[in-house]
This record gives sequence, structure tokens and C-alpha cells, in this order.
Amino acid sequence: MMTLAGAGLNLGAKTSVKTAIEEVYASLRQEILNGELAPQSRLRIEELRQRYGVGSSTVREALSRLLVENLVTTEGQRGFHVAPVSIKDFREIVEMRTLLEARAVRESIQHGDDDWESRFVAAHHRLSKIETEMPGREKATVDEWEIRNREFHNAMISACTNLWLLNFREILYNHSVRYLRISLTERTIPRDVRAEHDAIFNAVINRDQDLAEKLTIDHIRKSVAVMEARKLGET
Amino acid sequence: MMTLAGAGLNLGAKTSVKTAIEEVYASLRQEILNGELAPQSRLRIEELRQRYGVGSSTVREALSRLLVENLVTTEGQRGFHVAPVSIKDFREIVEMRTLLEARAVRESIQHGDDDWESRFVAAHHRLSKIETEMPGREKATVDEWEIRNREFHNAMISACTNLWLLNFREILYNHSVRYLRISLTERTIPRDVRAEHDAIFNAVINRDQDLAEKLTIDHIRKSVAVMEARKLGET
DNA sequence: GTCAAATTAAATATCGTTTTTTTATGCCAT
DNA sequence: ATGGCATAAAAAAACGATATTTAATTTGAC
Repeated sequence: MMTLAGAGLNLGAKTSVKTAIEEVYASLRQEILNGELAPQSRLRIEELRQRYGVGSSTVREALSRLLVENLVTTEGQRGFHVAPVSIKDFREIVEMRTLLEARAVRESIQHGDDDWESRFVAAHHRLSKIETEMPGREKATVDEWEIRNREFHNAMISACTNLWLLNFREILYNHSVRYLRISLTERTIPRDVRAEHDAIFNAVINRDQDLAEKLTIDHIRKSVAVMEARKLGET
Repeated sequence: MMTLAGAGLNLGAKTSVKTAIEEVYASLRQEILNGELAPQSRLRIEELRQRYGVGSSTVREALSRLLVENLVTTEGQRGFHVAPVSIKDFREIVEMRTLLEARAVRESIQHGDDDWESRFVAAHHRLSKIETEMPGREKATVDEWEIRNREFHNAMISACTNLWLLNFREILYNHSVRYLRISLTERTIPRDVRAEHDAIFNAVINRDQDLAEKLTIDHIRKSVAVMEARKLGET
């Protein structure tokens, strides 16, 4: 059965070791995060079963795993739905992200060794570079910018050892990305974030916990204004 | 098929509306939280399938839902396990709980109306009462104390509107309870918490956000010392 | 004509078997 | 003995058919 192996891009030479559940899970996850599956839309088992060429319980289990990150909902005897969106929800996500990411930065600064510092410098450099190249040809570079932006934020907090904190934060980060993608018709960097990144970078490198926390909070909060300007459809 | 309906206590007259998945999920969840299922122990599908008299995919889906709260783990092609425990993990849970519950109290104090306040007063009264009655006959009252303690904490933050915050906090709270139950041979209240509860109560009622936050943090953190004294088996 | 009950259709939930993978056992050569 | 290899046993994953439940439609009474 090569339906799935063909569907998911598998660049490596070896055949994928993932289970069918994981394949379906990963595929649906991407579609939801990309906004290709509309919020609150129904996820019919039979439909997905045929689309992916797998059994119904495989689909159900894949959907069940999406419950972990809150990307789908399920209720009683009436199936699965793509997680809904609302301004209120987005505000709450942002508030939680500020709380968690601020704390993660503090811990990272406290525990971070040379290794962490160089990872962070490298990530900042990569992000900085693309932010310089971007103006004018946004369309071609947004995808790469998104990746490097994530890597920058990840590197920053990679010396934080609290797995619960990192886990919760990642869930929230992914939801943020989803909201941005859903609300964006033309994908482009929502605002000039370069200066913000540089300021955070300097604060972290100088091991200024208070400043790093403050800048991180401001940085994340700014996305609310952007989202509200785009008038995200309320539920 | 009444195997499950008979197993779970169903006091109401109407037949249970829960799905089989939810029944198995709830049952396993309780066993894990109570420490009846040993940390890291394997959860064999076939075994559970027979025990509950359900199909294998029902079991798998129930186990998948336990992934949401991190009560089980799963890896590649080698099944499900009960979530492991460690001192490090417990410390992280406690730290996260302090962070989230402190924030939740602040928001609750800010937004709380009369309704919230009376709910909180009532919950405090109920907890206070059992804490007075307890000394001497701990064994008979711990279960009820646990319930009222939870209700007290829940009522306190019930004016907080951030669903993500409440959701994450509840997961952490449940894990805390699990750790206490696992580490306890004779179930008894770990220490004199009465004064702490009263202090928190007064701070909240006086709408003193800073004090309420501080006391909440201290209150939750104290459990680490208790746990370390009990020398929880490391992984 | 409207509402409600009954019927039909659609979709979810559940089951038990089959396939695939992993782990344990035993054999042989070194 | 020991280490590697083939084989057997066990377990997980996957499948598709069946049973239940919910939603939609029709029918009938007032």
C-alpha cells in the first residue's frame, strides 16, 4: 500500500518508518495549521478514510491525537470538528504565550551555557539575514522566514529544562501560527519585527532577565493588534 | 451489552449516555490517577480489551485520549505505557502550577463578581469545616477533604476566563494529585494546610492580588518538600 | 398550514479478524 | 560459552463489516 507514502513528501531514501496513524495525523495537522481545513468544519470519518486509503479506526485514532494539541474537538456521539477560532481565543492564546515564553526566557538565561549561547547567536544570525533580504520579495521568502523565526524563538528558550513549560508553549505557538495563516490572504510578515528581534537578542545575550522578559511579552502581544485589524471572523 | 454499564456505578435512572470509549477512558484515568496502575507499566491492548469487554480499537482510542492529559505515553510501534514519574517531573509540575494558578487568581480577583465571591466563600466554608473535624479521624475524611480542597481551589479561580489557562492548570493539578497518591502509603493530609488556606482566602476576599499570588505560590510549592521527604522512587 | 410522530438516510461508534512489526526463543558456527 | 542468525511467539497496528445513534425526510393528524 503506497497511497500514504506517496502522499506525504518523503525526501529520504529509506522508506518511512511512521505508522499509518502518524501519517494521517501529520497530514491533517498540517492542513489545520495551514488553514486549509476551515475552522469548525466537520471531519467525516468515511471521507477521510477514503482520502487516505486507510481503515476507519486509523482515522479515528489520528483524530484523537489531534485532541492533544486542541486542533480538533469531539463531542459525544457526533464526531470530530476542526477547532473553532475566535478573537477571544486568540487573545487568550497570546496572553498564555507571553506568560510561558517570558518564563522560559528567564530560565534559559539562568541555566544557559556556552552551547546554548552559540545556538542562539546562530539562530539570530540566520533570522537577521533573511529579514535583510526580505523587503521587496516577501512572497518568495515568507515560508523560510517563518521557519527561521520559529528557530530563533526555540533557540532562545532551548536552555529551559521544564518539559511541561516547553510542551505547553509549543502548543500555543502552533495555534498562533495557525491564526496568522488563517487571517492572512497574502502571506507576508505582519509588521517590522526586525528591531524587536534584535532588541530581544541583545537583552538575552547580556543576560538581562527583566528586560528580556519585558521585550518578549511586548513582542508577542503586538500580534493581537495585527489580528484585530484583520477582523478575524467571529464564531 | 451491559458489561460496562454494570462496571461503572450508574446511580441515575436513565441509562448512561457515555460512549464505550469514554467509559474505558474514565476508568483507566482513575486507575492511573489513583496510582493503581504503576507508572511506566505497559498497557496491553488485548488485556484491556478483555478486561472491559470491548473491541481493540475502542481501547486504543481510549488510550489515545489519555495522551491529552499526558497520563499515558506512546511510541512508534511499541504500544502504550502509563506515564512515568520522577522528582524532576514533579518539581516541574509544581513550578508550572504556581505560575498558572498565581496568574489565574489575579485574573479571578480582577474579574470576579458577587456570584464568584459567594461561590468562593461557600467553598472555603466547606473546606474549613472538614479541616476542623479531621484531626484524629483522618482515614475516614481524606477522600472528602480531597474533593473539597479541589473545590476550594477551583472556586478561587472560577472567575478567570482564559480557557487555555484553566485547561493547562487542571491538567497540572491532576498530576499533582497523582503524585501525592502514589507517594502516600496511608492517605492523610500531608501537612497543616488549614492556616494556608485561610490566609489565601482572606487575601482573595480583600482583593489583594499581590498577596494572594504570593500565598498561592508558597502554598503549592510546599508540596515539593513533602514529596522529597517521601523519597519518590526515581526512574 | 403547522407541528409532531414515524420512517428513512447518514454518520458515528464498536467489534473482531487480519496483517505487520517487535520481541523472545532456539539453533548453529566460531 | 558467546555471538550472530533464523525461527517462533507475542503484541501492536490496520482493516472493514456491523451495530447504534443522530440527523433528515416524509407522513399523518389536528
